[in-house]
Amino acid sequence: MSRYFVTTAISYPNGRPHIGHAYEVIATDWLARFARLDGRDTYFMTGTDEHGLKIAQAARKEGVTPQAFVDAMVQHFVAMCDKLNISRDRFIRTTDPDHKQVVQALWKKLEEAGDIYLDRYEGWYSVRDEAYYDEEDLVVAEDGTKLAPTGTEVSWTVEESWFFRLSRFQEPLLKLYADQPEFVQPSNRMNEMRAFVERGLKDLSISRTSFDWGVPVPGSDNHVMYVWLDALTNYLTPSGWPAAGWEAKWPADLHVIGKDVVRFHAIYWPAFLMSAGLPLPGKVFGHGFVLNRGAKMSKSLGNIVEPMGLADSFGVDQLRYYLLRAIQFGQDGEWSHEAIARRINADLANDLGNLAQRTLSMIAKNCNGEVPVDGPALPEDEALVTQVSAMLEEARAAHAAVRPDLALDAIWARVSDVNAYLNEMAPWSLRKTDPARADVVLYHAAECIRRIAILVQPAMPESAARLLDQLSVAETDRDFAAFAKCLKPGTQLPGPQGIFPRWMEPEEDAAQ
RNA sequence: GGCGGGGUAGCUCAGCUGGUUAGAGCACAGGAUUCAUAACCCUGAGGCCGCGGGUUCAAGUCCCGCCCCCGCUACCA
Repeated sequence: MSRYFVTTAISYPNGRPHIGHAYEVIATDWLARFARLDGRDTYFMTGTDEHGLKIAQAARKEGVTPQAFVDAMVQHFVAMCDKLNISRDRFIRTTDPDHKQVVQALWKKLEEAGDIYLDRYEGWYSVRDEAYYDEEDLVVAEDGTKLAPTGTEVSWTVEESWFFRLSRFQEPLLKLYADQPEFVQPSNRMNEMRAFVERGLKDLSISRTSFDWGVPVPGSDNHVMYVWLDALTNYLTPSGWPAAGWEAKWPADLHVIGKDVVRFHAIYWPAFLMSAGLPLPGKVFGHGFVLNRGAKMSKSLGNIVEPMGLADSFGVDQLRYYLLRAIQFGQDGEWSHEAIARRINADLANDLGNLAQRTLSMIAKNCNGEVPVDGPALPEDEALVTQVSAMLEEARAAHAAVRPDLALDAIWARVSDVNAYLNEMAPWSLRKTDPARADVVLYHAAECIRRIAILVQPAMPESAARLLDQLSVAETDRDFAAFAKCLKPGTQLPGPQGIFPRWMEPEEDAAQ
């Protein structure tokens, strides 16, 4: 059985989750659910990156310990996953004990490989911010002192730091990109990474002594590991490496990440793994951002979109569907109230919802509420089934390409086909002239809806399950292996119930 | 500044190595219909294909110049 290990980036919980977090985890959930339904041995991980200066500072501001701070904040991320029906196999936290062990083991391995050495890190440091700043970001005050962008004073500081010999990996990385041009997707990101590496790589400072909220460096107690070495290693943690049997859960097939962290995943992470002699992940996919009416979300603009409330007002599946369908995966996309409302009505209520409703209610009224009798199929019936069947391979191709939007495009094209088929066949008229033929038409429509519902599951698990319930499809016949396993005539159906209600603005609702 | 991508219907986008009247979805208008969630189905309107030159029998598609937008350009993640 082919394995599919997919991850999201781990979120930095210095604030509550916003729609960007929801987007990434929903898209990755789609990938994981799809793989599971396709019979693959799937492992899906998401989680939180809990160390580092910003967490320590945020905790201090609230007067709590960093651990207490993250324990509280992580709740919101877990709650979001629960709310959004995220089928993760593990929610990893970088404060988990097994993670710390793996990171320290990896450190030792890099050290053994001769890729870690002690040196000094120099830069403009702000004691107040506990952070280094680039020369070009500094502003000079009237009295000539240099200030950080935050307005605090900086001074040239030299700090002892461990370094990773990233420079050694320039050629190996370029070879990786040449051998596996799809290692980084979309391709424009690959080009950016290649250009970055071609410019030359400097060694990477991978420890800090200026704060202590992190994983201690083995044998160097005053150092904590620098964020990215700690964070990236989360992907390796569930394998239990270097303990025996780690090969069962490493390497990952796919890291789904935001476009802002592509460099860390496409350059640093493979370099660390190469140094340790470990296999590399199959692919890194950098998705775009969800923009609020075209504007980037930020705390200062006060336009951050919060996912939990959206799931409450529009529905979890509706929110999932919108994010997966309306945004081309890999590009930036737009969020707006109007846009999701349009999608809900056009795609879910009018197209799929209405298709199911009209078909199932005709069956309920005219076929004793049973799957109608199939009969001799006309070319039109066969053409429809052929079209609808092709959808599975189209969806698989979209999954392989990490494009949930394309999979849904393909599925909805079929929804439209089935609606057109019904209009053309007009079973409501046939009922009066040729009832047996009307049954055959309804049978084919219902069968197509079953197939569509099976493929809709990764995007909208709850709604698809309700639809399959209404078709009396057994729980065990809902994976892709059952795709071609047709409805049995005579099966009792529970009777139609609307699955995708139209979206009405609350004030309209109240007025009626 | 350097490197890369892009500017096509109101909106989001397809248009591969140049070749019949430039396409899709949504939104809009009309028609048909009434099985269905005022839905579905059909038809239509809507486009100096960023601007200006050039190559060619023929350019959204190639070449040159210009304008505008976006991404990357290492230690906050």
